[in-house]
Amino acid sequence: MGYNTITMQYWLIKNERDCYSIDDLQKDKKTAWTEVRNYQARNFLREMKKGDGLLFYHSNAENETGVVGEATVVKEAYADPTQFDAKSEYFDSKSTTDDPRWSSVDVRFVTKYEHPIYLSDLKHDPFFNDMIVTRKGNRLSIMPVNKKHFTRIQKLGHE
DNA sequence: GCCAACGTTGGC
DNA sequence: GCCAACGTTGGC
Repeated sequence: MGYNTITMQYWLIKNERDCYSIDDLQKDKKTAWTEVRNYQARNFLREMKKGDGLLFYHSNAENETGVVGEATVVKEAYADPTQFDAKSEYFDSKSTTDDPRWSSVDVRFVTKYEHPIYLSDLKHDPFFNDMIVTRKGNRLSIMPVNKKHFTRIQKLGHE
């Protein structure tokens, strides 16, 4: 994959495995990352640039919780359509089309790791100590990742 | 603007 | 299924 490693940013995007997994993304090739309803996560979504590297993380996956692959940003932030859909569970009556409260990006599948890096692996390796995802009680679903962490995880994933 | 109550996330 | 952590809501 032709990443532009000079300017790109790195992020971790979290999803419940049983809700939308890396296998689903591989099948779909591309998907709209919608339904984010947390302001901090939304702000990170809005900072994403086309071509940024995304670690795809499965939460609530029993002993398989962790980073399972990579995706990349193919469309930068736009208004999340689900906030205007009265039938959606994610409908937000206080959001207006003039000033949408929630954002989405489009992401494309890059790779599924041969060897997923589980949360327990990240917690046991001091190298990953300062990752946001290893912090106790962390509930953010979108978070920035350092290049050194991204690169190491990428390497471990393919080993 | 404080903070108690409540709801949700997510690891275990 | 439990529960700690934490975000959000709403009364004051």
